[in-house]
Amino acid sequence: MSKQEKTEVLSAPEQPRDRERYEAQRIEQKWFDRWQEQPEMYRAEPATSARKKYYVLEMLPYPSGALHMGHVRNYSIGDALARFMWMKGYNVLHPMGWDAFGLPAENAALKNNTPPREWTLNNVENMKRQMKRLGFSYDWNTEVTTCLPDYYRWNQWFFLKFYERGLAYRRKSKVNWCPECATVLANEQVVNGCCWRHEETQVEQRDLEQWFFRITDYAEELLRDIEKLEGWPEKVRTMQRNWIGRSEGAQVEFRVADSEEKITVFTTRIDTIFGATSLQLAPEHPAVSRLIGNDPELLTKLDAIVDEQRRAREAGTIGETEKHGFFTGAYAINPFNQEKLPIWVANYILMEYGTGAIMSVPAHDERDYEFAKKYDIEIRIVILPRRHEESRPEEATLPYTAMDSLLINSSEFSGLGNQEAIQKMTRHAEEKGFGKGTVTYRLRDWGISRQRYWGTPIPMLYCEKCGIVPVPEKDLPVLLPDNIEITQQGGSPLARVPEFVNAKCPKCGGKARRETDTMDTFVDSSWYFYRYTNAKLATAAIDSKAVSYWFPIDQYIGGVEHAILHLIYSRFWTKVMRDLGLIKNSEPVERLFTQGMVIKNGAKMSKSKGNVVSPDDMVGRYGADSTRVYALFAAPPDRDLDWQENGVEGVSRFLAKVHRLVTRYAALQNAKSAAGDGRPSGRVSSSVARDLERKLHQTLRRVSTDFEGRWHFNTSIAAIMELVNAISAADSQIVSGEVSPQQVRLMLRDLVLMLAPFAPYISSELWENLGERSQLLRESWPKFDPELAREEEIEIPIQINGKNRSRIIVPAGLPEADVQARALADEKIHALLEGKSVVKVIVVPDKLVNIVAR
RNA sequence: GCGAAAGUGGCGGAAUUGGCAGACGCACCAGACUUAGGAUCUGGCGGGUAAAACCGUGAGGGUUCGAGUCCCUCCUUUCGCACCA
Repeated sequence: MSKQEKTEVLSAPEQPRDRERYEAQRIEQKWFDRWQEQPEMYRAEPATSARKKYYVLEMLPYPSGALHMGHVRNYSIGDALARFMWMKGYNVLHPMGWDAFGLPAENAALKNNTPPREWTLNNVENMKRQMKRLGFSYDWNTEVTTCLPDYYRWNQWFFLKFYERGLAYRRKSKVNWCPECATVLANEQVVNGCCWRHEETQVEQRDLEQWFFRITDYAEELLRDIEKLEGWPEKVRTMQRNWIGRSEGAQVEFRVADSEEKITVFTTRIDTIFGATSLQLAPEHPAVSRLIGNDPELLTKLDAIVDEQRRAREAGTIGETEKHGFFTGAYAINPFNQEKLPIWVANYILMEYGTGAIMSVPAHDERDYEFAKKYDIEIRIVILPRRHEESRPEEATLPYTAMDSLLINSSEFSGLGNQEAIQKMTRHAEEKGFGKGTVTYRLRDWGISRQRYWGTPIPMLYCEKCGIVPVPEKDLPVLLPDNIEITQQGGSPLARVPEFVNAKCPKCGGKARRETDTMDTFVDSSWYFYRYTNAKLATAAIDSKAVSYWFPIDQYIGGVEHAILHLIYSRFWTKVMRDLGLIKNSEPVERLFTQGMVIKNGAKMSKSKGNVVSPDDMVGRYGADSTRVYALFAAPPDRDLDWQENGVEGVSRFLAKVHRLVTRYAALQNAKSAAGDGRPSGRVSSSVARDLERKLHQTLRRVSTDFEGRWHFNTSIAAIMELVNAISAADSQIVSGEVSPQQVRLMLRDLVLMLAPFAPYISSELWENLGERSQLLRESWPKFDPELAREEEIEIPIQINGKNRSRIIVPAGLPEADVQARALADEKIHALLEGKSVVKVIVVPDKLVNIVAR
């Protein structure tokens, strides 16, 4: 049976013209149906495979209801890469899952009276349908849904392991509380001091008992290992460094005069301690109340500062408020010189950083300077620039903070360079027992308790006799009850389910109360990518063997908004898993890529702006291929992308052109081979044929190097468009047979192969039209031949004094001297140089000639 | 305030190392084919000119035979951090 006959069996009685028409919906539906019948198609080989592995991962979405364009862009990048790596012969793991716990499900439940579970799983179904329709090559056998017990039970298991190691602990802490929602809010859900859902409602700070993970134990390693993350964007590495915020310094203990009280300050500049002229405490510092006693005036002032700080913190304006404070009436003794320093309370001191107390050195710290100026506190200069004879700091140059300076007025330390002084003075403090060198981090322990329903129950019990008791491993999972009424009442919803709350103590058998808080959803996403490697494993959280084959993740792709939280938690979790002996790697992700946002009319897509473009709409109108190709073509993937619908239309026209060409020439060839005509000569003969061959190999080169290097898929696609334009321009030579049918065929094959990572539907269709029956995904990526890609003749400009004056055509690689001779011999140039003297001729081989003349 | 990235036609963007600025696409204009066109094909398309010259990559300086690209000063936009002691 000839190929032509086959085609006709498949697509019934069509006219040739019709067959060339690109019907995206029909083609996509056809392949969609076929792919549905092959669920194993995107399945990776098992971890025992000898093939080189490649793990490409896109950040799993929250099942909010429907995909948005940001998702489509993210997954189009990942899918192009996954398909490319498959074609390069790698064993590719390309999974997808759902970050399915979280507050929106509860809000939706309130609004529509749908249980969170049902709402979430419906959304999952819909979004999975969208992903499949878009043709993303996910292996759905490894799907992970975090709200299902077979996943979250391992969150609970990890929690127990953390608890055993002292990495999970409970303490009282401040939380954001929305009185309207009657729940705790995450920091991200507080917008300008108000609840994100109730924009009029001020968020309150409440003290609650909370569970924490001791991420600060890993602060040092998390910081150090950032150096190893060479495949991460520098921006993300910097953000993580700042977030951890390591600073080296010393703690110094000050006695309070006429009291038992001692106040420890943290400073990075112990070298300036002789310049300290007061102590400043955070308003919430525990010593404050003891120092001011019940002086009503001071108490009022204190309350005002506490209040002000809280509001500034909520509004995000902390740092902008004018500095002020009050004198407590008490004095502290500087342990270095026994001087009495007044103790103040100041609004610019934060309880959560360092020790919540500082020594104030107005001469050498901007903030202290501002404060001292306001309250007329003494300003004492104790360091000077090294060449201080010439530049003794005047009042106007204060505060003077340079690290390269000399100490003065500092007793026996005077004359030391300040680096040396820091060391000596720290040692002095240690020897005398009133201080020590120490390191402080900005990073706080990770508070994971949420007073919400839709999350992983924390597997802990409170026994009247035994206190805090972990749920035994064998009793996991602690199931989230289904039959719960979501209301706006206060407290954890689970606390209102007696069957859940009331339990037996596993230690003494007595009455116990279950923990009713659930875990932060960032717990779910901290380790999900390990689960993908053996998602159905029932006996353990992860399959260590599979993990050691697949990890680290070769390429992780997602939005930059996760640069800190998700990615730092994931790194932390990995290190803990390593210390638990579960895995060998210390970092989860080898290379990270952060794609730009999708915007429309210059603004981020949002419902309130009314500029949302729905993927379903795009797919319905132009097809998945056009939507995907446009998402990659409109901008380089790391930059923001401005969505323009007629751009999608342009891409669709391009695909239609490809479809027309390939289908037409495939039919032509079939006709020729049926007629025994057009047997290839094997050699490319005509110049048009040679030009096409060169263009093909240049295109292959550009697309291949873009995949391996810069990921500028916009230029890859532009290159393919150029190739298609070139083929189309050679139409008459192709039809006439001047370009051999064999060459045309090979060229079309390569064209389709190059398009395959970007536009899987049309590529599969055209592959079939070319008479191929193999699975496109497993075809090997075409190699380019540098010899064939080489230009033979190059047109180069000739400049006189940097201005283009003529052009000549020279053979590629012509020696400089010959190029120069030809340039000078050029008629136009010759005429223009009349009466001038040539000073110098610069020849850039294969690029240009510049004649410097006077 | 600190840090990072970016600024190129009417628009999205190209120019990987200092070497023809504006690839590719959109929009627009003219034409061809057509009963029809939101299909397809051909040509044009930074400003300027009859054509040239000339001008042109946020602004101003500099280095160089040559600068979108390197250096200095400044402006604008976006993002991140922000009383971190």
